[in-house]
Amino acid sequence: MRPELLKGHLDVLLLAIISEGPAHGYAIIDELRHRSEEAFALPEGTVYPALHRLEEAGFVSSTTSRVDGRSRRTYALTGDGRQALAERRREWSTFKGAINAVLGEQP
Amino acid sequence: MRPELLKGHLDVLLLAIISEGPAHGYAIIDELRHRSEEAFALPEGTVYPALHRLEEAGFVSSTTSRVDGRSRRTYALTGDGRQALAERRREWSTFKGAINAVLGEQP
DNA sequence: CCTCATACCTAGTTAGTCTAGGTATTGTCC
DNA sequence: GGACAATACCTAGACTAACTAGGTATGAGG
Repeated sequence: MRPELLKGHLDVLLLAIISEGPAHGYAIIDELRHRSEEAFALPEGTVYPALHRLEEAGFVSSTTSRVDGRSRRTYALTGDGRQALAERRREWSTFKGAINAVLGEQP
Repeated sequence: MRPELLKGHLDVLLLAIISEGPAHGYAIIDELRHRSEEAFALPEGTVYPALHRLEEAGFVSSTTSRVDGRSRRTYALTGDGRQALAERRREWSTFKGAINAVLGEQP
């Protein structure tokens, strides 16, 4: 799948996963790959900066810890993040409907 | 709707509309806006270059004419374009399914 | 010891949409 | 007649977000 397709859609995926419970970057990458059945096998260079942007925007907060000797940054959804997720879900719904309408597919 | 969302998805929309019969740029913009119920109200600066890329890629061919004193460039789908459209439709289907799977929505 | 998996990071590239301008014709309203 | 909207095309440069390709470090298995 061409990488451009994901542009602008990654945030809602990350927020959705984090909304189900705090998670760290590497685990989020795994989760994305599995749930999408390998469709979203994203490089770290895509996901880490995206998480940083979400934190910058105040949609997630992070805490660092050490697990089995490895440093780990765990993300949790903020109140603003929950709002943003709801809005991004609606946005996805609109986008999907609009594309389907143009392609003449049933919703 | 944020403009980034469209990235990589415009081609399939243009190919789908042109596949229903030859059309010119301005009419395609109108058609997109109406079918998507204003969700895709795209500026000319988005659509014209996209059509040029599709022609460059060999997916559409164009002929110029003059209608009511105005010059007009009409696009038609090529054989390669028909193949590309089929592939892009499958790609959209995969993408949509993958996002829905991550968001936990029913297809 | 070497490789793989885990776990984080960032600078620079790339690609595609948008902004903001341009040209030209026709029709409408005052 | 003059201003303006609608039709119809075009392009250079800005912007943004995902990717490439590198880096660091630990632990486990062969």
